[in-house]
Amino acid sequence: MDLSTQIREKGLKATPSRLNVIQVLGSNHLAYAHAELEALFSDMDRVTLYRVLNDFEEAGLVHKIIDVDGVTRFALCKHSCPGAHHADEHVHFNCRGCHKMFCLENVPAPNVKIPLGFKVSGVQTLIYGYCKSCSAA
Amino acid sequence: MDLSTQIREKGLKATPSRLNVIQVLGSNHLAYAHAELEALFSDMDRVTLYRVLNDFEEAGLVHKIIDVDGVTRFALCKHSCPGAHHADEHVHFNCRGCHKMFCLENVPAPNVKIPLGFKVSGVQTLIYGYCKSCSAA
DNA sequence: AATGTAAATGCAATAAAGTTGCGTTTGCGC
DNA sequence: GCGCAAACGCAACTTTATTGCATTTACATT
Ligand SMILES: [Mn+2]
Ligand SMILES: [Mn+2]
Ligand SMILES: [Zn+2]
Ligand SMILES: [Zn+2]
Repeated sequence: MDLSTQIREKGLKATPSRLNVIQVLGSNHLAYAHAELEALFSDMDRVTLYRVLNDFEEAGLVHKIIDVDGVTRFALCKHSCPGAHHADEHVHFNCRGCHKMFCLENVPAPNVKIPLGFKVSGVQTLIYGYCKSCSAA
Repeated sequence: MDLSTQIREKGLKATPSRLNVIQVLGSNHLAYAHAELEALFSDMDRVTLYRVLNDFEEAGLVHKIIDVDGVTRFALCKHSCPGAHHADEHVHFNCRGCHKMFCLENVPAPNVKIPLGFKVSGVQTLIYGYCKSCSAA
């Protein structure tokens, strides 16, 4: 199924801005920061980019994660998530060299035993260190 | 050992601002946001508060964590960490009701098996859900 | 106890990140 | 093609964090 259809299926219009963004996000398993996408699409207004990302997240097309430096990042949901409820529980890896954020789709979040009284909704596992290219250098 | 001494042992001066902050952080196992502390010490300049927290973190007196909403929070290191290298690998719980962030000092971070090529420095495990008081209500 | 000095503070300015309002444009169902 | 809700662009504003600099203060030394 092509990108335009994927967007329309979520009740959103397939605009050029949206197509550009979703194409980049789909090109790998990385989570992108607003600033990075802004640099990539210099002709797109920054507010539009904020709105595209928010709309995508609410539609369940992308998920939001905050990296070790507190930077908000967005990555494509591989299995489409129903609405804003992201069943996305995989592990993320944040490189301290290049600052790339990798979605490790195949690594499930470990489940953790926590004290009584706490009601768990979900777990975020964020691993940091150095990616392959950065450990080589 | 008293708070002033603890601060001085890290090569910092035991000022009133610092004593106030460290006293609050030591009063429980919660991680505080800048805004919360600012409200608590209305007479302290906000820049001073930023600097107090940064200095404490670099000294290894507190550790920084980012909550599920991207808000930066600080909590006292129970076992003093050597310099800025925080050996602090416990799990944190973030309540979606009251937004409190609990340091679960006794819950060690699970270790996760990740793909080859990645060099792991550390793991951040952030659990979110509802705390005892918030699940009751 | 007084003094010297590096460290810490307060204030103003600046920067970065995100939000809101509103008039104009455009995707797309008809 | 037409109509209209949705999306966009631009300006203004807010929140969070950083930087520079003059003044004050903790504390080691006399
Ligand atoms: Mn992901
Ligand atoms: Mn903690
Ligand atoms: Zn890297
Ligand atoms: Zn709560």
